[in-house]
Amino acid sequence: MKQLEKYYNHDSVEQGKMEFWSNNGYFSCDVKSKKPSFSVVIPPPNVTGVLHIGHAKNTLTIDTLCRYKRLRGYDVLFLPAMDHAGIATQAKVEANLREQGIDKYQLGKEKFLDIVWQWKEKCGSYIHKQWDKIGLSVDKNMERFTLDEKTSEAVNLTFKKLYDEGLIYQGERIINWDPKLMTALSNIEVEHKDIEGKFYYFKYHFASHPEDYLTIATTRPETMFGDTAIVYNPHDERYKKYDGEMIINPVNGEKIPFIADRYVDKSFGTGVMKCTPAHDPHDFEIGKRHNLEFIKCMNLDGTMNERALKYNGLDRFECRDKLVEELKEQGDLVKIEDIVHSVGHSERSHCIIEPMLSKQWFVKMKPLALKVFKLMKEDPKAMKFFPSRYSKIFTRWLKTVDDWCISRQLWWGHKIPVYTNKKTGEKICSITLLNEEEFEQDQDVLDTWFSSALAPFAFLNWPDKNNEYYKKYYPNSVLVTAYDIIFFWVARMVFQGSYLTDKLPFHNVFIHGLIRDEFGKKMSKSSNNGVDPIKICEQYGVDALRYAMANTGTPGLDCNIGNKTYENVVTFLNKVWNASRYVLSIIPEDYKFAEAKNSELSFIDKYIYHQFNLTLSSYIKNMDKFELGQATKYLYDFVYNDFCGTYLELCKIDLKSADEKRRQVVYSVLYDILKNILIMLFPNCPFICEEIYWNLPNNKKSIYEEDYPSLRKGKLDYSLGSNLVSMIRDIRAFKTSNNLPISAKIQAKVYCSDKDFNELEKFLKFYLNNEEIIISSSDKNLIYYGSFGLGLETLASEQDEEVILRRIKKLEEEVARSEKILGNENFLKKAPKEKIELEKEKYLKYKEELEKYKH
RNA sequence: GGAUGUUUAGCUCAGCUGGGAGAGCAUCGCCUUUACACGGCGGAGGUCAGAGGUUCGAGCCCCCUAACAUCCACCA
Repeated sequence: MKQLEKYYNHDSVEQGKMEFWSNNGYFSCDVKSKKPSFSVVIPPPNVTGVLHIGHAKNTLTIDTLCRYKRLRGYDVLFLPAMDHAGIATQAKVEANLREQGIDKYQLGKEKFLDIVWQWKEKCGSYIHKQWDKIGLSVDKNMERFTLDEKTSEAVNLTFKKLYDEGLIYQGERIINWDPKLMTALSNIEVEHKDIEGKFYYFKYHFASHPEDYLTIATTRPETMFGDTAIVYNPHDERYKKYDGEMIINPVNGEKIPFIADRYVDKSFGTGVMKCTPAHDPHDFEIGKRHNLEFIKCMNLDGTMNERALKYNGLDRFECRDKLVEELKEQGDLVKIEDIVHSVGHSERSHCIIEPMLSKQWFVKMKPLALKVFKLMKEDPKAMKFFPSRYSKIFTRWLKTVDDWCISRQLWWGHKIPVYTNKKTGEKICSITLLNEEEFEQDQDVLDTWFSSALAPFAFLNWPDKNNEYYKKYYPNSVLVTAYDIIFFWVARMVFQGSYLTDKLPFHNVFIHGLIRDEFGKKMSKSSNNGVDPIKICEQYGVDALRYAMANTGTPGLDCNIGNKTYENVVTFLNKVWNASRYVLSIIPEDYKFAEAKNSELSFIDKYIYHQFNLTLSSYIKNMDKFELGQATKYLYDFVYNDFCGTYLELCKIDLKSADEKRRQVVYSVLYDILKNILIMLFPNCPFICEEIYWNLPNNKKSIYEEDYPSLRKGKLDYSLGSNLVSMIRDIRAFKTSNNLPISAKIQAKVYCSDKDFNELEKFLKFYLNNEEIIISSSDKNLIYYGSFGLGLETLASEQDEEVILRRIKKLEEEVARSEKILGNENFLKKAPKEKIELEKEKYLKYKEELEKYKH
């Protein structure tokens, strides 16, 4: 008899397990193995700090899938990686330096990058610790970093291929400029937020007859220093007469032309707008159409430049206020309106984006998107989304995607592999470094997502397409990620993958939601409701965290998790622990499992095996479609209700009077079911399961060595078992409704076959707490369970008629319901045959039971 | 402006080919029973957002409406 501690203690259970599994190679992929493969690349966390609860949700979902697949006999590659996260990391390190009073420009690029690498090492090793803490079964030998040598090669090669094929170009465009981080951003790095702003109306006087003026509205008066035209709609009769006149810009007295362009909306504002081609994408297009001058009036840090005259050097928003004041004094301010309008903010620095003319590198997206559509059309099942609706969201985005601005004015990242010949000015794209004397490399780096988009194959040693890892593990089996990153990452992996490898990069895309707090509030620094997964581990244990993360919520939807969730899981784990403790206490210490034949099983054994079969098939069905929560719910119910609530309790009674032969059968069922529960629960809660497993007599080295459970074969007649379960419930309810203690002695009469009586006798005696059971004739005062009739009365009082009446009423309702359905001709005509049969069966069953109450 | 989701018990949510409304927590009552008081047992609690339609049959399918949420686009 083995002894477990009385309570599940997560600290001692977790001790040393990760090391054990890892040292025994359970986390390693085996590229030579003939087993089917299952491969996942971790969504690489940024090397910016500690992992948060969202990472935990994501990685633990993956880990649960990986552990499940290993048990199911797959060769699993769970590839760990980290992302250099250009903007985020550089911003973080800069902020750290600023705190110490150090400016990055004083340091210089090289020294600054040294510091970033040190930061990366520190941060990376902390992430490793966290991965280990939450039990991620990643294959450490396969770990990659987006800035490592091999990935950098892949990045350069990708750039060159796109460049050579004309899919990358450099051009002057209006881009999203982040004045705080001083870099360009791509469109999706800009968040549009509705904010309260003002609409300023100014007078623009005509040069030739200054007493007349046009009223023009703007939300950004400071850009007036960059105005190079005033525009109206060519069909607007109100303004046609002024066409070609010169207008005086009230901020600097410059004369600018009055021109017509189709872009202007006659009905908006005054129907006349100012045109600032260097600070607005639409104005830029107008400027190109009319050959206007492109005048920037701001510096890269968001201050005004010399064009703004006396405001030179002033912050753009300060300039706005002062300029409005000046124009008001000048008499050119007509009015100010309050409006709510949408303004672009930097996703990283949260400051307001300045649209600005700038020379940047772009990827042409159309041809890449077309390639993706081609592959998806060729084989619509090649890449499946779970839930499927995300497929639509994904393709719609791909259809409307703009060219991708990939250059960033940062130091930390992959340098753009384009060189300018110092003498000739000729541009060359080169994978290898060119000598510095002759060539100057482009100073910008690539958008972080340019490299992470290569993850599914570059991390498998692409571009070497013949290497065994790429051949075996690409395309990846599944990509697991939250929906907030579909456009940033998923879409880009898909088009880079399609373009470079001719394949969609994964077979399945599993999208999960975000974690919110227990009140459904988004977690954020400002509301201070963030949760550190490590703290949860310390408080509730890793298994509780894992279980909560992988199982709570529905795929694709956000879920709320609070302490209650973890407490609930701990309760369940304690249940598993104690049930196991009990089983181990009754099975002999040297027990050797020998499967009992179906013919040896008693009706309660058949019942539990039947329930087990239902559970296993539902579990597998749901796991295989990424319904982890649904799958585990079946397992939870089985463990809690069927195994602990029913079977163990019945076993206690059974074993009291069991002979040696029967004992052996019970041991075998207990051992078998418990072991199967541990294996099935293992992907969710590996620590506690392995710990209990190690305490099973004659176990193997690890659960990983076990075969996955299979359905118990043969006919399992469970009806008597399920009838007994109903009887027990009714006996208990009877006691409650009669205000009797659970230990009350109940008198009962039964009407049944001898065989059923022999089987049920000891259980009934136990729950009735009465050694005498009266055999009765068929009697309307009995409650029937199938053909088994049971009548209850306390020794002190009369038979409770109400219980019987309630039962009769229920049966009558059932019969009436069946009669109604079966009396419906259309039902008989149109419903499927099985449904009709099922209904008929029920009808007969209830009818028969009801008859018994009428003698 | 466009799209997608959500609306089921007091709370948080399941409900997976259309065929008898479920869980956890909270609540009420009983029980220290030899695996577990981190427990057991039992009870109460729901016009499945509203309206219409399809169907023999709708929480589930279709249409409309409302509220909330998210994403995309955006007129100066």
